[in-house]
Amino acid sequence: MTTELAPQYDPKAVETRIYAQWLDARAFHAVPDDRPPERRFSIVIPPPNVTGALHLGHAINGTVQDVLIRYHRMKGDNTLWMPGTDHAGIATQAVVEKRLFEEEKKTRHDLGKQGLVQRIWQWKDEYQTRIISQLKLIGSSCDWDRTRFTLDDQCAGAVHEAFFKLVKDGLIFRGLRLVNWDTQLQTAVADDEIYYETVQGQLTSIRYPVVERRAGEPEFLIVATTRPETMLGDTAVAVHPDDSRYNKLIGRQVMVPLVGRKIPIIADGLLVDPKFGTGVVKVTPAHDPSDYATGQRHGLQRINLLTPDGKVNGSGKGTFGGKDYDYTGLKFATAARQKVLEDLESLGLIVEKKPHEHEVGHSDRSKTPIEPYLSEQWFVKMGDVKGGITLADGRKTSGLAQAAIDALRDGRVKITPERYAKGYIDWLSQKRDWCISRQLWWGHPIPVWTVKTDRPTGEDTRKELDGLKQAFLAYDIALLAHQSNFDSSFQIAMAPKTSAAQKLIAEVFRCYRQSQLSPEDRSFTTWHPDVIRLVLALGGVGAIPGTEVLDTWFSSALWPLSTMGWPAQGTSDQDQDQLLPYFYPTSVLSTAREILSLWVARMVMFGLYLHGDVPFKQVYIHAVIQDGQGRPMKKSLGNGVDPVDIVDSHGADALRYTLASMITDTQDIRLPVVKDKTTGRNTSPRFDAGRNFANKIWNASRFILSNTADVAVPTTEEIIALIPNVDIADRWILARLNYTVGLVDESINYFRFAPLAAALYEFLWNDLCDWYLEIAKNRLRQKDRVVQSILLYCLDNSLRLLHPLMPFISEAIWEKLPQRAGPVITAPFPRVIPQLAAPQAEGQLALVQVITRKIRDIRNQYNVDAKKTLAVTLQPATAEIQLLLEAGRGIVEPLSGSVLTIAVDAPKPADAAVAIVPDVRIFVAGVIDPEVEMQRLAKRRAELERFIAGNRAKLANEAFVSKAPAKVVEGLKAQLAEQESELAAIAGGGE
RNA sequence: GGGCGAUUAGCUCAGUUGGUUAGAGCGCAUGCAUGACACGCAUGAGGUCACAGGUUCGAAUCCUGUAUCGCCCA
Repeated sequence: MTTELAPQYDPKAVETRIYAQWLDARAFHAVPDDRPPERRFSIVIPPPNVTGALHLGHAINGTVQDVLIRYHRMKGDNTLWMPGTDHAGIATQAVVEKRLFEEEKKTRHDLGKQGLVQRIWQWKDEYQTRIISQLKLIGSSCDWDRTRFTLDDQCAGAVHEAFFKLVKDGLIFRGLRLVNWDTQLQTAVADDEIYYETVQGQLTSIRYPVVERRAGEPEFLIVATTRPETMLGDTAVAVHPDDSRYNKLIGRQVMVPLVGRKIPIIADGLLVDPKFGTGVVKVTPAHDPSDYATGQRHGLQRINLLTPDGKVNGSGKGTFGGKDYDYTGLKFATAARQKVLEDLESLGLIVEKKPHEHEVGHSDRSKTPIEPYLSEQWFVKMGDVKGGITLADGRKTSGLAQAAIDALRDGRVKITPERYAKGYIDWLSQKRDWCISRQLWWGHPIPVWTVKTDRPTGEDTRKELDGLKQAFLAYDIALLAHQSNFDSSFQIAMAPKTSAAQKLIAEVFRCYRQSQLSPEDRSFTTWHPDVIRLVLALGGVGAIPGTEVLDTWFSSALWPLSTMGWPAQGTSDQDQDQLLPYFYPTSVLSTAREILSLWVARMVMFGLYLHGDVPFKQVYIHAVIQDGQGRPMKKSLGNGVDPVDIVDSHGADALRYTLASMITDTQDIRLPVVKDKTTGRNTSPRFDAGRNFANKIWNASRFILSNTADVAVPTTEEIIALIPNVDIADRWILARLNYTVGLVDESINYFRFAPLAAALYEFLWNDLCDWYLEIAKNRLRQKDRVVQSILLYCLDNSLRLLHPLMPFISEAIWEKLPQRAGPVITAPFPRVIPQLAAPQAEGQLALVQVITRKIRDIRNQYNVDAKKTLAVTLQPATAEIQLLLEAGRGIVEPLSGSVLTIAVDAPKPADAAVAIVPDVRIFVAGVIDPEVEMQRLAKRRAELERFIAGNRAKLANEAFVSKAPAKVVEGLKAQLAEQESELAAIAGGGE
């Protein structure tokens, strides 16, 4: 008996080699073939941000997706896992800028656009490589040949196409809106990129003189504010319409101190809470969201005070009380605030200053306070539009958001767990327009050029524009022109009419995107001649490329389409061109809940609008990992666990198994985090469970393989043929295996990953190792062919069952199996075999197990030496039971270290310890210690008396007996009878 | 402020449509170098199922309320 396997599983010795083998075999690569749609399975990965390395959340999602992918691959489906990464616009630019400053004390302006963008590409290359290698380390079986990046040329093509179509359908517009402005990065940021911090501020009460005051009227209205500097932009003060203190003043005016502007006193019941403060509120529509809304309601003037870098612009000055005040150039929320307060103070206009705690929004990227900022931005119209819109499949719908709501409502998209559907619907139902422009350097340039006209718009410019459109037909480009609402200019988008034109436009934007040259400097030397021609033509008519980029989520929303090659239509023989019709819609999207609206909803929307079908049929929302105290894992808390460290210390399979075992239906997973004493890295003792399980699998396999040399792995047919010749243990383990196959199928199909891990564990550890291997040992010494065959059959099937969750160890052991045909990664997944079910054998073995345990218990209670063989008498209640016990003799004797005497009328040995199970009395001779035995029995007796009393009470209850189902009542009666008989036996000392 | 979730053994969690004595892993206790494994084996101890009401013959499970913690959206 030679064994090639080491006594401990060493993941490091196999993982790299096995992953390389899978790659060599091209086992992850999916190619469209003639399998029907129901035999195809595809997933697009939620592209990790190239901002940084992967964390445990990614490892969870990677495990979930890989389990699904490997399972379906083994099931025989044509299976594609599409990998890739996200350029993560603002986040990536911010980390690169931060590092630039930390390491070189330089800002982006020192490098210029071209220089910075080059740095970011370097960063991207570095992190994309790292992210992909991390995904490989945890075993992800992605189709790496198809790896995409949201900023690569193929994705850019999808972005342009989508943008053109939206413009053409009137679903993109430019608007002046209040946006969240990051004054350091100088860009608009999305709501989700803001976090709130409680700041100790000050509530200042300021006097505003009433204009043309009449007798009996107050000289001043007093307003309270935490942001006194914004008063420079006040365009009204508001009071509650029902507030008797002020409602006579409605329609009159106050003067804003310092700037000397006369502004109206308006009535607004929404903005003003008469009980808060003085009941008078200053209104600054350009600098506060609720003031902005008030301004909309009352048609107020909006005065922007801010420069993009957070200073006061030229509007921040005026004359008051014959004196000039000028705040231009001061930092808005700091220096200007200070100066405003000083000036008010010297004018005696401050009534009160008191400390005030309030929430201030900060940019998640630059960590600086957010300013509401009135600016022109691009938007996608989410709401209903007049006449509705037409989706790509020809269906009509009222608007983009509505299309995505309908898809969920009518079940084309399902969300698991279902409770998350509400959040998706609620968010979409707001139908808030989506701000898609960002004033960044890293991202997809907004594919729009601006043509300025010197004249007021009118017939002349109309003609000019028509000329322009004519000129571009020569390039097979249609121009979509929109007249600006804000100045004398047109915004034009170029819609390619042919694929050559499409390539040409894509190339233009590629040059901008990669900043091989900045568009400003106009040195085209390295550009393709066609590109130069087009850019010159645009320049010839005075068209200027925009400098803004698109919100990252715009390209993310296209991910299932762009990765599959959209807008290609599957018309060519090219492999890439065939993907979309073959694998779209994808089967499952697995992701975290916080991007359900920002990402998932938008993908559905674009999928329907641009391609006429949902991007995925099923959305699985996985739980979020937290530390042992229920806090999210955060860099700043230092409580994160690096999955690579766990692969290093415990192995990838241990990581995957442990994570899966924690994925229950709840929304959070707690993982106690500790510092590893030797490495100093964060880890968790929980991962030991996975490592121990892997080791158990390894050793069980080692044992089986070393005892089955020269035996072939039987087929299922051979095993079924063997059934008439097997004993109860054989029958039992086959039934357990078969049952486990069903559980595994069900668990994976319903995204129940903890039950999946538990099913594998229970079969392999509890059933196979603890019982069947121990039972088999004697028979193996006699080279029993039946037991050898069954062991190999169990091993073969176990490895297949394990593979989706624990791919490395299953493949490593599979290699050692005789007569295997190819690797386990492509082996067929086990199926439930009705002939293997054996409920009777399961019941029989349960009795054998409980008797074994009772004898072991007595052994332990009496401290019997392990080597001592005990004489045990079993007294079955019936002759049938006696036969059954005889069949189990070969199991009970070796496993309990006993020699059995089995007979219905066997006498009770003298001085025997007693145990009673249903239908069998057990006497263990020669160990009795009256004292200990008394205690054992007294304890059991007390228990029994309690149970019996409870059950008798229930059965005596007329209502229970008449209303409860007969099955329950019968069950209870049987149980009571057993309990009473056991009690009687104990009372009688087992006689 | 709105929505969602959690609260079960010392810790981390299961517990399918209400039904016989609420389970697992880790930890703990006792014993064990046993021809796969000490990353192991055997056995055991440990629970008023957050709290208060209600529905029901019967509640960890359903309903109402309270408390604590967390997440998402404003």
